[in-house]
Amino acid sequence: MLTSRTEGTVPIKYQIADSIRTAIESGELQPGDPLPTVDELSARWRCAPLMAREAIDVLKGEGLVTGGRGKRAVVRKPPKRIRLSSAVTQEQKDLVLRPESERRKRGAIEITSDIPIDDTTSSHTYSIGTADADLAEEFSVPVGTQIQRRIYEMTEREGGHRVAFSVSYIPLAIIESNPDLLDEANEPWPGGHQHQLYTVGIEIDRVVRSVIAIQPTPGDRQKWAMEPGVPLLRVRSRSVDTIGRVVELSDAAYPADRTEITFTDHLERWPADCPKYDASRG
Amino acid sequence: MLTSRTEGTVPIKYQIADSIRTAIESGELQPGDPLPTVDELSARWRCAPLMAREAIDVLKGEGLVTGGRGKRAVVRKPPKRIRLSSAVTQEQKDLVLRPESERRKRGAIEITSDIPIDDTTSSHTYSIGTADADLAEEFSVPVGTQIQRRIYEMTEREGGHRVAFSVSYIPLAIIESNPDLLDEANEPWPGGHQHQLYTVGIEIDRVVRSVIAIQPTPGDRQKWAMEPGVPLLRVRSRSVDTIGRVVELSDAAYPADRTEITFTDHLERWPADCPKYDASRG
DNA sequence: GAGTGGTCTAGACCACTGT
DNA sequence: CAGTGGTCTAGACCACTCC
Repeated sequence: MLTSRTEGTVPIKYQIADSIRTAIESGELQPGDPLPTVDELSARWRCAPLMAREAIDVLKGEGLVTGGRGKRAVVRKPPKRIRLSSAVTQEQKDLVLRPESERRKRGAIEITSDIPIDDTTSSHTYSIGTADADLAEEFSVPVGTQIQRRIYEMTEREGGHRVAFSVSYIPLAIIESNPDLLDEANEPWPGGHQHQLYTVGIEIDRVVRSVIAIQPTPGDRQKWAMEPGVPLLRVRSRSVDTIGRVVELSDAAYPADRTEITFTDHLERWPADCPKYDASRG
Repeated sequence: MLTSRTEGTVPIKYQIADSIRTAIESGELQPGDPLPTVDELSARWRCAPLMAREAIDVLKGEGLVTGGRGKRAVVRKPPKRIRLSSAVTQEQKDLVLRPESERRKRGAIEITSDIPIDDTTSSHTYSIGTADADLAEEFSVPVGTQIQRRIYEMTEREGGHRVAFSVSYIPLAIIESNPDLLDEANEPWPGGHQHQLYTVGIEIDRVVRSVIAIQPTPGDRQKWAMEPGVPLLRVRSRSVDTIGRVVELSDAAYPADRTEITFTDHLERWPADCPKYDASRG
């Protein structure tokens, strides 16, 4: 027998979830506050405990609430996002023409993070593979073309969770004229890929980036120690040289609750003799 | 009594979800294919139907599977993302100095979408409000300062779901010298905000954008007709004038399964007399 | 109307947290 | 240890789709 629900239209789990969400949004429940227990909710709404639990599950899926076994569910603190700026690319380019001592001071990949650098471990993996359909299209080369791949991963020393990750590709044909670039012993290369390309006479004219957001796979979530309900930002950067070739491509990922990515578009200035606005002419 | 589970470590719902996910990733289950029914799964895994359903719920939360009441759950087709390019800002700037007839041809906000323009409705809402803490900080003005607000929304004619949405702000003090800009009858202004600002003698030097991804609220999901497991991309754009003031700010949102945002960073060229690489010196 | 998924109950047992 | 959340069963009824 069903209980004496007067209204059967909106499932009770969503009614419960909505009421808690409203309490959070109105500030009645502050970040860090514990939610009512499953038993309290099921008593208050006169439903089975399972339905109260599912209501809390809904909120966890929305990223509003965290909790674990045995611990009370609590309102999640609004995420602090670290600003990543695309301006570092220009800084890296400026660095290319500086002496090696200066280049060595900077890491291969510029990631600012909350975690002190001493508490992290970085790994660089170098390998040579072949272009799949995706890479072949990006580089305008045939499928199967040889491509250098570098994987960069930074993890917390304690817990081993990722704090940074990227994969970078350069077609072998572009850099094989400098044998030093093919020797794994030289990894990580000081000055990054812009300096690598400089050694074979290539200057980067622009970087084209595309940003998407996806739901992480369970594997992703585990590697990054991400909570449910947090998307993953994926950024693909293509370095284009002065003759318009894509000479390097990198894929990076960032947990969306810790990251804000900023881009600046500089616009061309109007000519000095540009007309002033005349209201009568529009 | 519990069934004869030999392994109790991984909850059965995740075991079921993992096995289906593997089948999807390996191509054994193709996009559009129906999943096994709840009854089939519960029989195969010797568990209660509820657990099989929860396994499918997990996959829906990950955005891998769609389904509805009475319909079989099916593997979701990989999303087609529309590329939005930040280059339209330069195009809009170029348009500012063109005659009004030309400016009228272009919409106030450039959004390319799959949906034919005849099947959509656009609404422009104009109002004057005051700066909250967030806007006050962005514009470097006191809280409470008067600010013009324009809300742009594009919806499908059938179904009424959002296809595009943005809110744009301009401090009143910046534009009050041109009374035409304060008259709602002139909305939407042909040529967009860059032309509006041009009429009061302001030229935009650059646009600074920040991108974050969030999990949509149920309200968002309903307005955009988004499926569970799809994040929302939020882009805040700040138009900065030639003397470094933020003169306009806009917040836009895009469902992440339909959107890829591209940005281009043009780098400064090295001087013509820049040194060539010398391997012996590094 | 048969098939199927969505909601719901009323329990049970297990795992973890904190006192 | 009690409290709490997480998993799970074995049913029931309802809503929707497709034939």
